[in-house]
Amino acid sequence: MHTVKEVSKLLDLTEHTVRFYTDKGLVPSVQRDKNNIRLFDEESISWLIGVKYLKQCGMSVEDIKSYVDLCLEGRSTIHERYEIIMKQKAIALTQLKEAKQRAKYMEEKANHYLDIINGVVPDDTNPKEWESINSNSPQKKRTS
Amino acid sequence: MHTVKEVSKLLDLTEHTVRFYTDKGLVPSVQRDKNNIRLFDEESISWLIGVKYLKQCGMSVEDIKSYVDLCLEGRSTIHERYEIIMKQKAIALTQLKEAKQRAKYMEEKANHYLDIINGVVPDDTNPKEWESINSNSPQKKRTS
DNA sequence: CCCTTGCCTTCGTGTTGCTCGAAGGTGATA
DNA sequence: TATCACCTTCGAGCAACACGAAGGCAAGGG
Repeated sequence: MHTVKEVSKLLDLTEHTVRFYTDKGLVPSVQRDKNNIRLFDEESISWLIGVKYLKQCGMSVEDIKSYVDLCLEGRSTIHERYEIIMKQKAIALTQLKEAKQRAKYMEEKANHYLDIINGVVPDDTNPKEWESINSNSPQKKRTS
Repeated sequence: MHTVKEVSKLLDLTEHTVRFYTDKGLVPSVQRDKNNIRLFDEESISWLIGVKYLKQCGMSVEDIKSYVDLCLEGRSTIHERYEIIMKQKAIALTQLKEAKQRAKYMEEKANHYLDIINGVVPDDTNPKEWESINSNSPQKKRTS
């Protein structure tokens, strides 16, 4: 059995957030002891992990709550739940692509700065800051 | 030259968000025409792409503003900017890992549901919903 | 010439999801 | 007994949009 503090560390959430989620009913298996303290067992932690991932997919707390309720209703809602997860899966894959782009962008940017620092790039005092970095817009030659 | 609507489509941001960012000074190169309409050239779009990525790394609008201002100050701030980007790069890499985990989780979940739907998994009416899915917590054998 | 369409503008309020701090209870240790 | 180190609830505050109202400008059609 684990306390709020423990699971917050384990899942890298703030204690506030963990309480917030449990209070909203997103972790149905969480119990209280005689002193009214939230106690998380392994199942609760599993729920919380799922909630965290769904949240990261961009689902609202309200929608996650609906999904959790569907889970609690049992087998009869299995198709509905499948559709939801398939949707979130698609979103997760899109996010994965974006994350790759983002990481690539930051790396190129860092390398660009490093080149300037090391004097590899000729003195570029007038800062066309964002030039020659992104692949999305056609490059424009500087006249100077 | 592009309007708010055009760049919002191009970068997959809402028009509200594009206006919000420009009004906050995150896109310094954006101009207005005689009718006070925001006009984005290629440079503005490049800025906006950078802003978008920094935002996705979790930087606050305020911090991005500070960074943009550093950019505008020119070469003298290059080391400071380099540090910032290195930090965001590290964050981006962490996000990439998380995105992979998330995508994997959703895929396993979807497959699990599919197994249930197809009757591959023996009738599991009592829903230990989150079991045998996540790799983070030690598995507990069901007694039933 | 006017009117509709469709874009743009500003402004001000609403929403979500935390985030923080206050105020206080419990229980083990010095 | 007192001081930790936890836990609790509650309520206010905040960032980053999201949205809608109200209105301006320009082009095209009747």
